[in-house]
Amino acid sequence: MEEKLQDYYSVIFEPKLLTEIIKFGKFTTIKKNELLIDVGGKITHIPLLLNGAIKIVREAKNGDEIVLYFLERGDTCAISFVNCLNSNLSKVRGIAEKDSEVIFLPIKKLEEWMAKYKSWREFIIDSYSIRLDEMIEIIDTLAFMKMDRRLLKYLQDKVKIMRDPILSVTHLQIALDLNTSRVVVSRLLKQLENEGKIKLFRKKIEVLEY
DNA sequence: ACATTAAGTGATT
DNA sequence: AATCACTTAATGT
Repeated sequence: MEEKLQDYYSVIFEPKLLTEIIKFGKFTTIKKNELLIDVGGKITHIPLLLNGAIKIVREAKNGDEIVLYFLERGDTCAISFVNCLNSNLSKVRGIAEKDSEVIFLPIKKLEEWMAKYKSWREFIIDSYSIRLDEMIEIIDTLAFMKMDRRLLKYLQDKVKIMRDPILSVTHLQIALDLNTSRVVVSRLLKQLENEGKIKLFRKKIEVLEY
């Protein structure tokens, strides 16, 4: 755990903070599709991603859900950190998109570190502002982009996250992530294939442009 | 061989 | 873009 932490975070965190993280953080391995945080769940720890990817999903009361964004190595859910300073309930769901390694940090410590470490303050503020930018982008995507462009963006984002141009996803899963119907996804995918942007296989999609 | 799941299609709203 | 009602294709048992 320590080496991995050094690898990604020694540049941004001061040494004293790193030792505290090692001391108080709980290192965990998470398998694909495992649930990290559920809607309404109390948050006592904030994850710091060492590697892998987490899918953040918003769920409506009627069960509709939509993918907001992905967390990658070096990311943390600053939204939930700030969120949990007020209420301790999560407004989103986090699912492992692939096998991931995470350090869980207790919220109490995080608050303490805010006062103690400049690098930690900067880290939280930075990731909060990055997240906010992403949220704006999501609003644009949802409000102004047609399904076909949303779909392409989804695929391209996923390729970046998975670091593999060949995605193992079914049309149905995509439809659920985008909150649309499978039929629509199938048709649009075919359209994208005809445009030469992707190649379709059974349970697999190769993204040619990203 | 049969059942199940993934994907394709036409028609309708 | 969504839904319906199929069809076809691939996979699992």
